[in-house]
Amino acid sequence: MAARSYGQYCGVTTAIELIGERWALLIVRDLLVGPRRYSDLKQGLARIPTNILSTRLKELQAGGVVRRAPMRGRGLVYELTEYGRALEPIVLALGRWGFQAMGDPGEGDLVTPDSLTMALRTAFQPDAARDLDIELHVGEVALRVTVRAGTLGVVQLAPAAPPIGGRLPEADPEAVLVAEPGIRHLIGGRVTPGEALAQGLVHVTRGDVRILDTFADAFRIDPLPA
Amino acid sequence: MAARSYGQYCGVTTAIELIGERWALLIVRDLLVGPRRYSDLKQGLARIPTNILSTRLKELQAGGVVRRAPMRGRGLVYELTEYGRALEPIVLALGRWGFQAMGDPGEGDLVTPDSLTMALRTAFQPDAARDLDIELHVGEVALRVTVRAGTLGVVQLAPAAPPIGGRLPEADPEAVLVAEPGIRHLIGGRVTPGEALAQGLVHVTRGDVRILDTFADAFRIDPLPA
DNA sequence: CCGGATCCGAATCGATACTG
DNA sequence: CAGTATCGATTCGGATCCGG
Repeated sequence: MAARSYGQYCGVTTAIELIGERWALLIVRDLLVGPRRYSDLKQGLARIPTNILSTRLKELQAGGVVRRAPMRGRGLVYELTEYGRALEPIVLALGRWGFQAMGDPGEGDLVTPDSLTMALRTAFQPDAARDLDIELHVGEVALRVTVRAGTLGVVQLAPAAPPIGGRLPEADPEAVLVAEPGIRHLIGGRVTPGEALAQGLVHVTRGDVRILDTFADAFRIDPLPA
Repeated sequence: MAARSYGQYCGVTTAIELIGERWALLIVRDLLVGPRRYSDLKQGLARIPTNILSTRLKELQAGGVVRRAPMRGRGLVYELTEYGRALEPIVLALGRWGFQAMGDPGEGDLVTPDSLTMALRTAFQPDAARDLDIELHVGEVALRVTVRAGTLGVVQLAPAAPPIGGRLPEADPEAVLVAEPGIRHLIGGRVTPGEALAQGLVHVTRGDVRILDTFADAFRIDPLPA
């Protein structure tokens, strides 16, 4: 038995031995958005030591979670295997669960394009969402967020948009939203769209402010709904 | 910012900082079965160092996941808070995901009453399950497993049954099943009940062998159904 | 026996530098 | 761009010890 094994024969234990090491699930989170190069991952996980990223990618490959693939043109990307993609509902559920415990950001805490993309997926309510096409800014990150027929689309605009991630809509967005960290109180249903505006948690810098109602219906994490 | 923080403002990151440390989620797994004393946890997680158990319990309390409570009579138990119990669907989903990657047990790998109880919950199919009342043995572990009206009940018989866990049915079980690790191929749908019997993956030491059909319908983990 | 605390060697992680 | 090498700082694991 490996020295660092948990020594149990159990599905949960097996899962944790595959994706429980430090940073591993954040790598999976970013790869759920799309294939990424080594340097994309390194940038998206700003504080990961490069040797740890290297080690984790090897472990995730050995575990059948991640695969190396040649990128069209040249270079190579890491992408999730089918088995790795099966983690999506788990990562989304963990994001919802963790959302409940989020306070204000610590100094130095970053929001990255991939983490914000996954946060939107985490909160997305396919049944309640009406059509929507906005530009969303959080700190330096800018995303084009669309909802069409209950399907969420996210395209990363800045910074350093990777070539992968879908195609931009032709038309201009309906509105441009600039969100502060306090936006989580709107997602969490603890303030109304009107209150969020009044408290400066979010600004609508272009378009009709009533877009916030549509936004709040589409993205929602209610307290403890399993 | 804490030195060991991931430095990101994101729900997944927050979740991992709460329950991502080594052993933490296995403590949660065992507490999902019921409140446990310090020594129960130490026995159920045989290879955990006592200082790590102590440290994790403090961290989980600080994170609002676990709470200390006085035990009826005297002594004390650890139990999940409401927030901690909200991890149940996540732990079950992780167990299903990890199940797909389970091979044969390494030497020294243990099956504990709590891990087997959670494994049964992981695989339980409420919609397909017909009524059932059996005794299930895996190694040293013995459980009384009942299904009544689509609801799963598990009572731990051995070894060292804790006082918590529900009440034994009055009558004798319909059958006694003795399972080997290969039982996972039955749960995984890779062999039929008849094949499982023929290959010695499971033995019916009392009662009608046809109980295995009922068992196989009630406990099932299909490959990659998200 | 219960519920830990303490100590110490081994392994891992984090930060930085360096290379094909 | 995609990592490897190195090394000090932390954490983990195993054992022992202690107060009730």
